[in-house]
Amino acid sequence: MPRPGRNTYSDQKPPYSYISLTAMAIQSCPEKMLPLSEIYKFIMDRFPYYRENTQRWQNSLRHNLSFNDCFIKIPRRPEQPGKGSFWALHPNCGDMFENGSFLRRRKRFKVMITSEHLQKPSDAAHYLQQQARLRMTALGTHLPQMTSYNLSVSQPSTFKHPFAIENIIARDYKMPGSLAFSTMQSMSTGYQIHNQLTTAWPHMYSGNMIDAEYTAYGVPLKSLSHGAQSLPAIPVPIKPAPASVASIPALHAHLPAFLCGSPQSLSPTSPTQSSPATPSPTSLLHSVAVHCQEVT
DNA sequence: GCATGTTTACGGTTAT
DNA sequence: ATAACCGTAAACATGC
Repeated sequence: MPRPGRNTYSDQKPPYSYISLTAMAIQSCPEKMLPLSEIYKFIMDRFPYYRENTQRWQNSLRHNLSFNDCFIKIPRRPEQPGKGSFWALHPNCGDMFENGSFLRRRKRFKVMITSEHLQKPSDAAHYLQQQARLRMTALGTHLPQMTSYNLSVSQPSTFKHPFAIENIIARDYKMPGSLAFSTMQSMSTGYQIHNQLTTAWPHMYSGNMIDAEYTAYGVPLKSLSHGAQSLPAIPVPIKPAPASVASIPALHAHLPAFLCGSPQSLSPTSPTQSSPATPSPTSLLHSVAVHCQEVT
């Protein structure tokens, strides 16, 4: 449960486990894979609590990355210079948080021997890297340097993964006249989200003060507890059919639906910008492609 | 030296 | 009550 006590929310520990936080970070970027440093950055940008005691929580986070099968280490390729490997979510770990709790998973994800594919982390890593390359190829660019993360803010499908960043913060971007992170200090915006938070965590959000940082997390609680949680977090089958890996190009069919972020409005430090609730796939792809060119 | 990554250990919390 | 999960600390290895 969230830790009550502090007067302000901004320095309060977020109600998410390290696994959740890491999953959020990974889900937030189009490639669905991030280096450790970017995971750190994502968390610190959004959760002021983690701007302190970095040694402590980062050690814990690294421990989680190594210890939990739901995270896969993906080696860098020669065209991807940088320190450390990329980290991705295992394709089969989509329903870890089926009960909607971000504090405690329903069960620990373990790589099952029963699956024909993606048994070994190396298999999944290869598979995921292929996916990332395909995504970038479809966008007319190559794998990014991970200088910034993007958020997929909407998609034609109604599915939103429980701890996908779409669910954590997307509602802010979907609001008419929605505000970007830098202006999430807005009390009017925060008020609506605050009401939801007080419903879920009354002991935590019962004060009059509305935390500007926390409002940015705007968790759509209904989707957390009643959504299609059993669906995959990423556009791949949870249990791929034998042919699925071989037919990876079929993922192109998912791209317009999935890579639909407006990255410029999603950077925590970017200026205020609203994004259309239902942008066309074409415009979405274009915006992503433009962004990818900017970061490369 | 530092960042990254792995592993073990232990105590607290939560679900069953 | 107990197992499972979580957070933390720490030791150690590796690569730059």
